[in-house]
Amino acid sequence: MSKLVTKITDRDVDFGQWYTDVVREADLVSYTSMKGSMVIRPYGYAIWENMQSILDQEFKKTGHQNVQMPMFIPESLLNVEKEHVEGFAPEVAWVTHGGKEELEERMCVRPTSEVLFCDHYKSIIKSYRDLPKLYNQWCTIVRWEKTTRPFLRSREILWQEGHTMHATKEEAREETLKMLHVYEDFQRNVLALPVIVGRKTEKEKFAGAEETYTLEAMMYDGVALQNGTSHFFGDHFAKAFKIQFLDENNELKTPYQTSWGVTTRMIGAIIMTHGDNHGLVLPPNIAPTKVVFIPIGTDEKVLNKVRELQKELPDSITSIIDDSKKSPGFKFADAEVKGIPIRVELGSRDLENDSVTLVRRDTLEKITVSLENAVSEIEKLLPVIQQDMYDRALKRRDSMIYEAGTYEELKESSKEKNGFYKINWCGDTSCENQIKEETGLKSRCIIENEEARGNCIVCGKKATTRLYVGKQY
RNA sequence: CGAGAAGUAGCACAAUUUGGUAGUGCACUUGGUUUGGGACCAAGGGGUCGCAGGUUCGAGUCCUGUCUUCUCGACCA
Repeated sequence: MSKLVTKITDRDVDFGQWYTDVVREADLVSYTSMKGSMVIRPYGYAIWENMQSILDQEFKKTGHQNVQMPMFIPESLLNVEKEHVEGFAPEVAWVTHGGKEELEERMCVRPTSEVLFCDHYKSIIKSYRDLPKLYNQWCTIVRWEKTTRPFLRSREILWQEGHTMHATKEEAREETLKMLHVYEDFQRNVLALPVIVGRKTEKEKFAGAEETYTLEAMMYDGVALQNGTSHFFGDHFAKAFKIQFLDENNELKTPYQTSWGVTTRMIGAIIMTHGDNHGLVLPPNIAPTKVVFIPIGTDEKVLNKVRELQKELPDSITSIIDDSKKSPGFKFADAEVKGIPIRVELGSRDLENDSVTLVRRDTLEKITVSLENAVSEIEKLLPVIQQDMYDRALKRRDSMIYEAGTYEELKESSKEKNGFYKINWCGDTSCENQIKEETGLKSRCIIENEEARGNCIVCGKKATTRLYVGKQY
């Protein structure tokens, strides 16, 4: 031993560089020559596949069906709903040629698929018996972002978008919140992310939506990451697209619509919430590999025992044996940078003592257990790691939520420390804009379970709303 | 998109000031010895210096443009 090779920048020194280093060293993505387009490598994609399969089951359980829509949107179709076009026009990519021929009508690459779904729903919804329509698609979309970062903001985005149509407003509202809570449960219980869930302000809501709900996660550095949204559209799009159905009384009605989506940005959230200076730390419930066995030395007896232990693990606990020709120290470091929740070290010394060493990735704590109990200890330890990771993230987040009683306080404090600030607000967009301009803080979401008392910290008028504000990625 | 910085092997860098056609460490390959925190010895392979133009007898080095990355801002479900 041992020069400590420091390939990862200290996260308290330069958090941005730390993030880039972890993404690279953990083999999650690779840059390409195209700005904002990344290769998601097998280890990164395996995390996404786990997210996909868990969420997909939840979508199906709640009655949704998967479909696949076209990736191109003719300009005239995009233009049908006015607010929507205005919101997305600055960031769409256009296709103007087919081969050498210039197209009569240019097409954009979908930045989101509301209009495609509406166009389709128009042709299949005729009767109340056709409702609700509960569709979802897994696909990529394109948004021409100016600043890009792996997972957090890319031009090509891998995601899931649900689009539903309902006979009544109440039912559509219920759907919006139902899916919001599917996301919330997933992010809390599987990703160990203590997200704040709430409604966006008028200024921040989705282009064309009546209400937008968001999941706001706080990263290690106190900066917010919007980690999923669920929208209630009312009947704006349906009216614009002239979607109508006959109800039980033979009356012509307009249906109500929702959409909701999450992206691979969730991988970025995991990295920036749980990662440390050794690299990635994955919550057991999402880790592609939950346990790595590292045999020490070349003794056949050791290797056989390791294989035996692996066989005893239930299938649900995915594991690998690292029997490569690297030194043990290298393997330890590698398992750490990849964030594998439990490392099992076994050498002839352990074998003599009838013991084995378990190492928790989240705390790096070494635990010696008897060989006999190894498997049951691993089974017990995984949920403990999962819970501890959530608790630590929650504690850190709560320690960075502040109350700003006055505007001066908000300005001063936010200069010094990142985090979420709770404020009293009159509800006017102009005050929201002023905060953004003068402090760089944007509204995260409305705090729905707290009552506003006193006055708006900006204009001094009577406050109507409690609001989280903070910097965002 | 604006301001700043940077692009030399898979990664991190040196050589740029004073132009003379590339070097180090890690990684990689082969053989051997090793194995409880990123092993050691030996022999190898890999780059024409982000890309395009210009100046020059000669450009990694100087000039212009352009692309990409990072930081800050603007923009951004």
